[in-house]
Amino acid sequence: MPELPEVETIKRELLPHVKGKVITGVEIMRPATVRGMAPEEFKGCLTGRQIINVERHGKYLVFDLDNGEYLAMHLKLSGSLWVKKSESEVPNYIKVVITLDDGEKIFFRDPRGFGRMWLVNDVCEITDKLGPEPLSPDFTPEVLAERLDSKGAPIKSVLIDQAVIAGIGNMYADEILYDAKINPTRPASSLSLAETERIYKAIKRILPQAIASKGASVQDYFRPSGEEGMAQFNFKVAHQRKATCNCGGPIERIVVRGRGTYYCPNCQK
DNA sequence: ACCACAACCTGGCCGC
DNA sequence: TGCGGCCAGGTTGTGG
Repeated sequence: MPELPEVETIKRELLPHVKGKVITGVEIMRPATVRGMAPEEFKGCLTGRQIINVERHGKYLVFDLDNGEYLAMHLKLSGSLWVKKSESEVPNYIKVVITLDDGEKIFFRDPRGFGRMWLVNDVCEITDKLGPEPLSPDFTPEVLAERLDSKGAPIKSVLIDQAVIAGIGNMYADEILYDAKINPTRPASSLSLAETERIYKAIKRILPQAIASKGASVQDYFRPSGEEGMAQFNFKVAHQRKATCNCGGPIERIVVRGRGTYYCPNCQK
């Protein structure tokens, strides 16, 4: 499912196809995917707009339009964006199609139907809800320590709180905590400075490594080309049902604040 | 301010 | 083998 590395990969691979292109048509197969306005109004607002840039904010994908507005998307659990010339090249479950002036089409594919897109006047409407970008130079061990210090909730659920840090979801939180050798149930505020620094280093290692592997194709994530990512082959615990850790002990699955959580009880005491 | 939980959705898994 | 039931997952909204 798309988290920061997957959305970042989509952004990078989509950009050369859409930058500077003009939207010539919008088809909406599933009206509920478009939020905030009626489908016809949404089509009217987008048609004729030039795409200036594509940004990622946390797990949100944002298209900068030439009239100063933004087309925002959230892929949620199963969304992906495919760039093809025609529908026949794309699997089913297409909810929205955006046609560009060079004949290419952006297909919003979303089997589960949780994904959303909407227009915003100011990108702050999205970024105001989000904590710092973990791959930004501004994100330092001190920033992380300060943001964890006041949270009594389990570190696992704090790491996936988008208001604390933007972009980390269920599977990368498990990988980060395994890398840092921290038990996912530990209260965030109970972590020592050394432990927080281990988490910091794990974030700065795991996320770029996953981006380098073009994201993790578990469930319904695909790249805009339709290809799969490879990051899941580096996973040590996430989604590793009935697997064995390098230490020889079993990877276990527990539920933390309602989220399935994989970890090694031996390595993450 | 904090936490818990339902709702959204459907493919895939589990148990019978 | 086939069928029904139910779970996962990010975010929002509601209620305690």
